[in-house]
Amino acid sequence: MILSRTSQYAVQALIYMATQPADTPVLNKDIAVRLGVPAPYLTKILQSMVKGNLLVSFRGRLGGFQLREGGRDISLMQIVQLIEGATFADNCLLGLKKCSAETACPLHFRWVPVKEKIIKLLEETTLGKLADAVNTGKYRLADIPGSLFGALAAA
Amino acid sequence: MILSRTSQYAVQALIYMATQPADTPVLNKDIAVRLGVPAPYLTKILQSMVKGNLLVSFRGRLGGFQLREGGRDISLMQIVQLIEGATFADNCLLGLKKCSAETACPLHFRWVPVKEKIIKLLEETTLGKLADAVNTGKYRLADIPGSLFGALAAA
DNA sequence: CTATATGTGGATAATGTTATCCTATTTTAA
DNA sequence: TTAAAATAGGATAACATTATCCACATATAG
Repeated sequence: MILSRTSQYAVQALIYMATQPADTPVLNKDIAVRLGVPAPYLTKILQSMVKGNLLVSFRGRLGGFQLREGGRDISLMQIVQLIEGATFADNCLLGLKKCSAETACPLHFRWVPVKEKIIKLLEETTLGKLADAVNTGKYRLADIPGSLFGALAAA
Repeated sequence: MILSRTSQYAVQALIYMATQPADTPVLNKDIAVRLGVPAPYLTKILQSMVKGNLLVSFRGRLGGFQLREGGRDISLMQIVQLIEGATFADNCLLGLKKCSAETACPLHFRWVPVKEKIIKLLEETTLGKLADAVNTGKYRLADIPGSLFGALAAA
């Protein structure tokens, strides 16, 4: 598995938020229900994304979470690095702490070009692109059957 | 991280075994020392690979573990699937249980070609190729400094 | 001002992964 | 026959990740 469950939840949640009207906060509770993710756990994740400046939050009635200004341009890489750490991109397949062109594991030179593809994908894929895809109604964000095909699935 | 720690240990151990003479069993203890891996844990891993027919084991004095016949042709994919399960190759980036061309997550069609590269790498890379690489002395199998450059590092 | 609805933050629990330990059982050498 | 060296297998512990709960602060509507 490439991404931790936490990262998966984070990405799902942010894509979902990007499909919603940008001017009103989205409720943690709503996201949790739509994605079938445990609400209290999602809370923690969203809060860490507030600290990482990917989201802004509002307390009290009519509160909730919003993508930061220009949120559609947030890349998956930014989300994943926020959660898994900045070293996410330089992992060795065999788990060596030091693995570079100088001191390489025997897989290093085979792995590097593949890893670059992964990184490119994560860097080039933004919330905006994914939200647009979801809004076509052709994709689903969660295993919840029937729900979440398109942003207006609940309408 | 792509591979679990357990898979990483397994791959390291089997590569190491492939660098050793094929006609004498290798000791769990020796592998553990060479790789800096906890010996009792490695035992469990090697035993599961015996059950999966990647290794054969011999008890008692002069016992140990050996690659099965034709062990040099074992691919990383075989090792990883044995440990992480056969569904390893069809994971969804977002973690959806069902994610295919028919019911796809919004990342699916971006992810598939990248995933294919990963699978190709794991399938095409065999213990023989990796052992040969290690035997050139240019690569290391573990973080242990100085040791394990080449199969004869301890000589 | 009060009730309600929200996020905040800390503590705690449940689960899964990784690691250890102990007691067999098997095999060989002497 | 015995001692030593190895794997086998079950039980348990340590640790990290995932998940839950509760008391609190904040904001809005009425």
